[in-house]
Amino acid sequence: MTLSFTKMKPQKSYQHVVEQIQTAIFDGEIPPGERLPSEMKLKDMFETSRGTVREALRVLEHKGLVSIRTGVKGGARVNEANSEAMKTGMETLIRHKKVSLAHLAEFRELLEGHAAEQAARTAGPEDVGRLEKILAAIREHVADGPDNWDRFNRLDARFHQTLAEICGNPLLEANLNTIHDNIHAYFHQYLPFSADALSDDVRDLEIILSAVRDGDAKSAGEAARQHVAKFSRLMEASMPDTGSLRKMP
Amino acid sequence: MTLSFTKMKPQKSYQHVVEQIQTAIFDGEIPPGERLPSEMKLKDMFETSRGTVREALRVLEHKGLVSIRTGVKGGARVNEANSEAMKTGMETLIRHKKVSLAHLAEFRELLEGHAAEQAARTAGPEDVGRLEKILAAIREHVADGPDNWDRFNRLDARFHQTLAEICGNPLLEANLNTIHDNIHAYFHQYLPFSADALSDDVRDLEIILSAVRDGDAKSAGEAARQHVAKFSRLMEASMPDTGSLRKMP
DNA sequence: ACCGTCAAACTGTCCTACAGTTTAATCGTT
DNA sequence: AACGATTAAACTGTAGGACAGTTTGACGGT
Repeated sequence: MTLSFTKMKPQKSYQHVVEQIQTAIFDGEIPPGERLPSEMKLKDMFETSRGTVREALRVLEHKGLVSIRTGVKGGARVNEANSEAMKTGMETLIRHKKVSLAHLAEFRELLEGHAAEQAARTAGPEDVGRLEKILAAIREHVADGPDNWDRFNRLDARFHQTLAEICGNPLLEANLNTIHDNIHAYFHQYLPFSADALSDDVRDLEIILSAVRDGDAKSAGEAARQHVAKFSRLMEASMPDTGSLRKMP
Repeated sequence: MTLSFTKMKPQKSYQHVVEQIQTAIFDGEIPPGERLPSEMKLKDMFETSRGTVREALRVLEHKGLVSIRTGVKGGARVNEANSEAMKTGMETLIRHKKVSLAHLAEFRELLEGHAAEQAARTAGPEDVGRLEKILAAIREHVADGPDNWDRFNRLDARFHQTLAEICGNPLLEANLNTIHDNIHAYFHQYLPFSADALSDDVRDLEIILSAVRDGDAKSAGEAARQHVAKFSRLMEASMPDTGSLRKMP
């Protein structure tokens, strides 16, 4: 028999609390929307101090599992499953490792291309309908007088997000959302907001959509990759320096 | 002018502390390995209470930015940049969203394939040398009497990790590590540990490595994808039920 | 030179107190 | 009866103090 002991490190007691609550959430014992007991009650249930409970809640909050509100009906509420933790985790990585825009773009191109391919394979008519509706909204917004970066960006994000959803892989979806959120800030900062860019974007989306409609995975992937690459190049061109990303606004 | 006010939510004071310390770390004002001031000193510097400081430190610890030790030379030390936060973030996602092994595998195939392609394009002779050394170790270990799942797995992980490193994209690297760590537990649980599987693995790695050596990106990618797909299928075949992942050990 | 022992500098935990915030009930006024 | 203002209650947020537990290094005895 091969012994494989592992280093003994005393578990801090707030960790017990985190793990038990976390497990209860994962197992669905406390469904989304439901309130956890108040800090006082938790303190009694775990037979610990309020401070310890609060440290545990803080961690759960930062994992995106609960949100905490003050006031009489306040306290910790279980959140819907989301990719908050991954998002902030990637953000930390980006800022700490000084990930360059080129790296972000490379990764995005890979995922976005795959997503488009996969979507082309699996999209049903109702999926195509959803995409068409969003694209129509974008078109209308651009024609109307496209004075609003933010709204445009939200719509564009919706399109890409829906594409990811259609693939049916939550990991892919979460990663794309995460990448998008993190790249978004730089769009805002570095992408010149011109009518040209907007209509260019619309044209690209049209190409992708029609490939998805035709179930042509290869073209869809290719179009998506080119689309991403084009806008990344545009951004890089207007960046001041080395390409290392700086502080978020 | 279009006003775009955003919801006013009072910032909790521990957040100020988190942000200031975090920024100092990102900006390199406190280099890796360095100690932060003690809780008492921080409390005085931020003019707040020790509880508040502790909540902030807890968050920073969970973001993987510092590690905290007790004792006289203890306290919070700044960590090397790592992908800890992404890893736990993805783990949370997997367990909360009930991501299936098939989804994990699809994602892994995509990344691993891309990594191999990219590595084939950029690998220099010394990179190839590193891979060869690892592969030799694996071969030796398998021939020697491959009685040790853990060691084998560590070596296999090293190979894939090095491949990712060679690509030079920290995002890709972190994501692959993360995926690998999260899939690893299931390897252990579901992959039958047979001499056949081991030598099969070695053969696959040899194919990948020789494609990388030749700079043949297409073959390298293809080989990596097939390799991942094969082992994923093997695992799925021996899984008891729906394929939804269960609790980690 | 090799043990213990001990003090010092820390984090870990617990307690108490009170301020701030939100909800709902209650009361007073029209 | 309807509606606005006041207040009570149930919470979280912050502060401060106390003591236990852990690690390190220094001191002392053998």
